Amino acid sequence: MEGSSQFETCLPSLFSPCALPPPPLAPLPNQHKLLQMPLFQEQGGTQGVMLSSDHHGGLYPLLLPGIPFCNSSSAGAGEKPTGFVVVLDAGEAGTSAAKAGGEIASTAAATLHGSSSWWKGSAAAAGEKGRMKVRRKMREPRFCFQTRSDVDVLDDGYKWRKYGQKVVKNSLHPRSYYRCTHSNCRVKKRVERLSEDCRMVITTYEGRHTHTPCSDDADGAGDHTGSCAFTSL
DNA sequence: CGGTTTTGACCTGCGC
DNA sequence: GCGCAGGTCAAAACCG
Repeated sequence: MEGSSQFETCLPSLFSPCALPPPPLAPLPNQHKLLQMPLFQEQGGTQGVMLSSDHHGGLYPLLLPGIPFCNSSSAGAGEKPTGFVVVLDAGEAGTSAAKAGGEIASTAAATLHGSSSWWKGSAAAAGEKGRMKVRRKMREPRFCFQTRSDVDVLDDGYKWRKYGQKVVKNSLHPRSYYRCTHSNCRVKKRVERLSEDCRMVITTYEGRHTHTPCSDDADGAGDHTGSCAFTSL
């Protein structure tokens, strides 16, 4: 897979600021931030290594049993999502990444570095409809991952509603913007395809779900925030 | 008829 | 200060 290798090549440059410290093996307190999560897709299963960081720059490798999504249509067709996951802290992890170079990097970095205004929607959604009057750099967890899929929207158990689509520079394919349809849940995700390989889908999640995937339509789900990998962010 | 998607306009941040 | 690019809004269209 050329796309995956390309992306992997970009990882060190993407995360050079946070990849330097030796990773102390330690349990992961809730307040620790997730910085990166290369995902290694083996045949028949998804497993990833999540590196988490505390506020002092230490990295904490974690083993993920799996990523809570699957491709509803392609999975049924026997095609599994392949690629890797990049988990970003909502801080300045993407700052240097945008300058890292490389097309994949630029794509991912654009996704990540799009953070220049990623918080706008949250601020606007939190406030009145008044065109983002209040601007505050609210920091929300986000991560992106690349998968090989024929469909844009991966079935991650949540229900998404598309609210925008934009043609981005240096990309042949438009970027789609989705929002979680659950009330009081402002999680967003962006979906775009690689220009080099239209089957490679880059999905970026922003925010934290306030509900469980299966209780998406059950409003009284409450906050079982520890029940899935997304909410664990 | 209600929910979702489409799409053009608008707004903001950033780079030059 | 200006232009560009990205992100969001909102009305209209579409669909089940």
